[in-house]
Amino acid sequence: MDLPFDPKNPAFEYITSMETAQKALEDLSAAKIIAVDVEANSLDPYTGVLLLVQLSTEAKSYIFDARSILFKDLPLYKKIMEDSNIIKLLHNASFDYKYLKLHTHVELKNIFDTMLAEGVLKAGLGMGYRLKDLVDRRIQKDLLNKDLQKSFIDVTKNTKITDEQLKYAASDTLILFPLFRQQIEDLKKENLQKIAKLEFAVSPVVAGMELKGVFIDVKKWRKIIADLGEKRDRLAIEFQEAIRHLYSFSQMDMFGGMGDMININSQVQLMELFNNKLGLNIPSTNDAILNRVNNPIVKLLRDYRGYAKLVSTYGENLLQKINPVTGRLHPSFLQIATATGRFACNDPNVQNIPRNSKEFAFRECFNPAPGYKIVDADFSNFEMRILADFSGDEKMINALKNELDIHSYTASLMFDKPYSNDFKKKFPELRQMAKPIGFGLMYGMGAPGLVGRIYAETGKEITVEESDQLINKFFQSYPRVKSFLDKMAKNAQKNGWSSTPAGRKRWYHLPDKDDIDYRRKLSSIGREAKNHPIQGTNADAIKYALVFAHERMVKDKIDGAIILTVHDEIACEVREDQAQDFAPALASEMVRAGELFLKKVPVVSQPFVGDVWEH
DNA sequence: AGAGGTGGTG
DNA sequence: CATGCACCACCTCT
Repeated sequence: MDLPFDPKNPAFEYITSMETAQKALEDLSAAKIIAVDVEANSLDPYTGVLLLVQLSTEAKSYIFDARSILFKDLPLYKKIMEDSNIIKLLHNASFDYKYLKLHTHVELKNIFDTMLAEGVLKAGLGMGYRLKDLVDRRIQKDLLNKDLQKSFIDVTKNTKITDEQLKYAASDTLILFPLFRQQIEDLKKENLQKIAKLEFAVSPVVAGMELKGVFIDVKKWRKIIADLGEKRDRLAIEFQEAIRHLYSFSQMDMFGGMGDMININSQVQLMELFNNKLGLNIPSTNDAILNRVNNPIVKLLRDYRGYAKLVSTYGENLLQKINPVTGRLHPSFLQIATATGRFACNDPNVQNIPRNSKEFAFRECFNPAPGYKIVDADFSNFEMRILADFSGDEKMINALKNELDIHSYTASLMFDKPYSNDFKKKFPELRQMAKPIGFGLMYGMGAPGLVGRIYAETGKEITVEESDQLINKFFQSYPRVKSFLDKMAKNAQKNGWSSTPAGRKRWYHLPDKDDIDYRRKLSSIGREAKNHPIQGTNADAIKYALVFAHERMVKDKIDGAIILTVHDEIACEVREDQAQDFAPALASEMVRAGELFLKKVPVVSQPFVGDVWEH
């Protein structure tokens, strides 16, 4: 394909004086589309130095040396960056957005992000979305050389930028134009413009959320993990004591202390212990298996693991991620890491911090800054509402319309008992059975899976046949739910993709007919496709809600920021005196987002105000 | 370094 | 036929 530039010799101008900067900006202000990229010496905008800001037309890249250019003295710079009529073309815009906001005090407007675009175009296919991946796939293999990317780590305030580095910086923006033209066509062809626009609108909100970060009470956190660590250590010793007699040798250190018999964390050694020494005959050591084994050693291991998990995953490692400049955690919210459209999160992952319990309350350590409150809202039973709405099942819709307790109502239908407001009290065990069925079937669960779920939930051991009958009962109660889910599975198995009503698509690798795993892979696609419109619509709604909530904050002049999102939840930090008013506003913006997709079932969002995360 | 097992969340 | 969706972090083992 024809490239608009020679990658060995890209057209660029290196700008180090205010006079040439002004001239460059005048040239740029005539462009309809500007590619934007920055080079910095760190991934962290708080500790890093902004080195280069590349602003490019399709013909030429203007490379501003941010160490000598004072952007604040160039009003045209801010005007261009915040001009909604000029498209800003970026790859992974949220990274550049953060640097530009923090170091040059502009907020990019009208973003087209080639990384996000690729994400919506290739969801589910397991492809990389790095710039190099896109260029390799779409333009030419190995055209883009990213070796120089790391070279900027060593650049400081006074280091000279090499010609090679400038060529690299220029190429990174110039290459975005051909990618953009291809993706625009692909987005049209797949009818994904609307979802791409949504993702582009979410990107600055994510950048803002990542910049703001979240406060964590370190002392309180350390107290929790110290307590859990002690419990873990005691259980480890007890475990070794309990198995000592099974081992012929007894290790002793030089002071007479008893050594460990096995490495308690080694799955291989545990299997040897359980199957060869104890004759338990178990296929694996995961908790779903171990919880059915009545054995004191197994019990010790399960308890140990509970604490060991918490200490290792949520211990000191997490605190090390506190930013030295802000004193807060700044997790990354990954906008397109999942096949369904949901966010993922890392460094640290705050989407799997354990729920508060009597024994430990990690989420209570997430607090607002002094003078602020946490304002949080989440969708109630949202996925169940989506299922009811999309399937059109009358009984499920009416139950939700009438605000019945949905799991009690399901149990009343399945087990032929009258529904009442105190059903939960009168038939707790029936409700307990119905709950995992409702959730499980949304994910395409089968009878054997349900046996395990019911056991974990209720401690009741049922047969696969009984499980099968329960599933049938559920589907007889909600017949349209079954036909809806089956249709989703069938379509995906035929077409190789599924979509949410908002238009978000997910692709599947359809297996060849002669594939050894043909049936297994096809079943898997069926289950994924049953779940996709449900989980994906939840994701669509929360992404709209993030944009709406952010706009609302600006409109209502709220002193605050969005700090977290966890799938069906948005948490904000808001100045004390505004928190009570903003809480219902946040909930209503979430409802407005949800109502874009649910037409037959009400959307409910529950707001909370407090000094800790979680209510 | 990468795979596999395990387990935390929605 | 195989048998629950979506993730990320930590651990061991190769």
